[in-house]
Amino acid sequence: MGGSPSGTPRVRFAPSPTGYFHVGSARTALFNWLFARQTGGTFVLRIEDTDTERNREDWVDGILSAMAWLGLDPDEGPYRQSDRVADHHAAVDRLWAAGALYACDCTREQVEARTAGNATPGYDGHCRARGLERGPGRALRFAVPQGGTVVVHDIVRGDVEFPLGAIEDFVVVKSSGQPLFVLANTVDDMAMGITHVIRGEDLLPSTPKGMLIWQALQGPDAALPAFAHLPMLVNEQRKKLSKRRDPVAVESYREQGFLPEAFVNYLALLGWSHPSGRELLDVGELVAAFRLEDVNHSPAFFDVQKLTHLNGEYVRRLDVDAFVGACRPWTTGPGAPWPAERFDEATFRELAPLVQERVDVLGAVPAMVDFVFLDEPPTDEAAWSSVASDPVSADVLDAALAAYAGCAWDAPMLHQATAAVAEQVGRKLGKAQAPVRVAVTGRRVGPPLFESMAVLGRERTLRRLRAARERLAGGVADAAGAAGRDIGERRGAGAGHRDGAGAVSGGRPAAGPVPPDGGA
RNA sequence: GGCCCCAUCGUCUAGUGGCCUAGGACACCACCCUCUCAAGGUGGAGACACGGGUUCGAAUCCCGUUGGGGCUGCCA
Repeated sequence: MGGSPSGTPRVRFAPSPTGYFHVGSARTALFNWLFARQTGGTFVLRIEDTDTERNREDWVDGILSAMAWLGLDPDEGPYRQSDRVADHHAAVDRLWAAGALYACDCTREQVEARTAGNATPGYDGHCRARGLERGPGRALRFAVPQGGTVVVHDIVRGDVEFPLGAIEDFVVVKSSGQPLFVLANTVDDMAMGITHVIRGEDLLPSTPKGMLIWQALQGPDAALPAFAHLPMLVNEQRKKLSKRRDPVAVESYREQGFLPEAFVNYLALLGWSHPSGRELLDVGELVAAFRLEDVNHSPAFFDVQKLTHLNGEYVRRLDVDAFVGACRPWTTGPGAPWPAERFDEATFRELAPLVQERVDVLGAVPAMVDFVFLDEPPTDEAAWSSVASDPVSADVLDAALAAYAGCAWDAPMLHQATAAVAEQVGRKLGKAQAPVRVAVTGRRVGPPLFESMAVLGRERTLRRLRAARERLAGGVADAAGAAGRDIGERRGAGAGHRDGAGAVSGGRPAAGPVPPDGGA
């Protein structure tokens, strides 16, 4: 801790552990981190855990693991604000001694009763001249100077002026004796030698309060940090991202199979853009080109569709080994739709390149290859009924059974054999392959069929074709008796997965309790 | 209500007085490619909130209006 003797920037990310790690917090953390990396500065992580009512230790772990996942490694910390309360109290004593504070015993009700209908809302200064002593049950308020303005020199917005008359005598210490956010936050920034405060725009209105405290502690000539207030992240209603309605937990994106590199790339594009206009940017390019003064002023919508597209770009660029590795949580994890012992990575690897360009989130991978690792193919009832209602299906399956019985078992030969089947039934290959695809893979979309059958093997393919043929003979109404597993029951995290018209809708990420913003 | 911020295609943005009949990306539509679905290719539709100024000239500067948002807690 301490100042910045070398003159290099010291920034901090200061989340409070009151919920899942929020995408807005992640963006704030990223911009701090980018700034630090690009200036050779220091990135400090400080957990603001002084609200004992709302903090939980597992949220701290969540913050740490999400940051690690994103690669936002702190140079210092995590510090705990709760470890620094002695420092906060010492600062309070100094402020009290300097006459910057006064004690107040007003209840909320009393204040409301007195100020109802006031032109300027907020505390009315009732206790300011009462000369109350500090003591139990009495809050401490900051005596805001009358008249004049505080101007915040903001790197992204320019100078922002706040008339002091509009700032109430805010509470700095609760009647319980506990210091509040503006106090603790300011004192910590001071103690840690923070030179640049980069945070969400929602904190802009509290900035003059912090500045007042800073100056009361260090004098009017105090070297204040530079401020940079980042535009809010908003939902489709243009409101600040809400943990209630909006999918804001970084962890849920991780679980859906977004890649951290893509997530970081997308986050960087929210409120900033690369001078070249390129959008696919690796972290090195981000660090090299990022400038706080280039940050936009207006709120940005967190567009999952665009994030999903970008993720697809990253997924497709992975080499096969990296892709196979990245898929492991979904292919070998507890959420995999097949029994663990049936999964074989070498087999998966054969299909991987074909899967890779068909998914944009890793969570969609199992549905692309489950037909290989399940004993019976999955059953998409919509797909089956469209096959069942087509009179040609039976002929296709019969012809395919015959054609596949003796042909060489590789994709080109299967292609050729199936083309012959198509010709035999008088259909284009695209139409003719449908019954075979559904019979073999259970789905009407997926990796290329002939490669899929090649991997599945002749034995299993033929067995499935026969089963489908029998089911077809049994009539179209026997769906309930089918052996397959209904796709709808084991739908994994599926946002962004693509399986065509009849597909079951993708799951939405679970929204858990999340702090309003975090990262003071 | 008060204080503050913001305002280019549906979305993210480029644009810092003439290069703008406003560029890119996502999404959307059409076509091509094609064993499904994707990916890829080509093309299309789509925006400077409004009104005043300043200027030879404004998306770009100023003012106002309107609209949106944030804050207004003895939360952070």
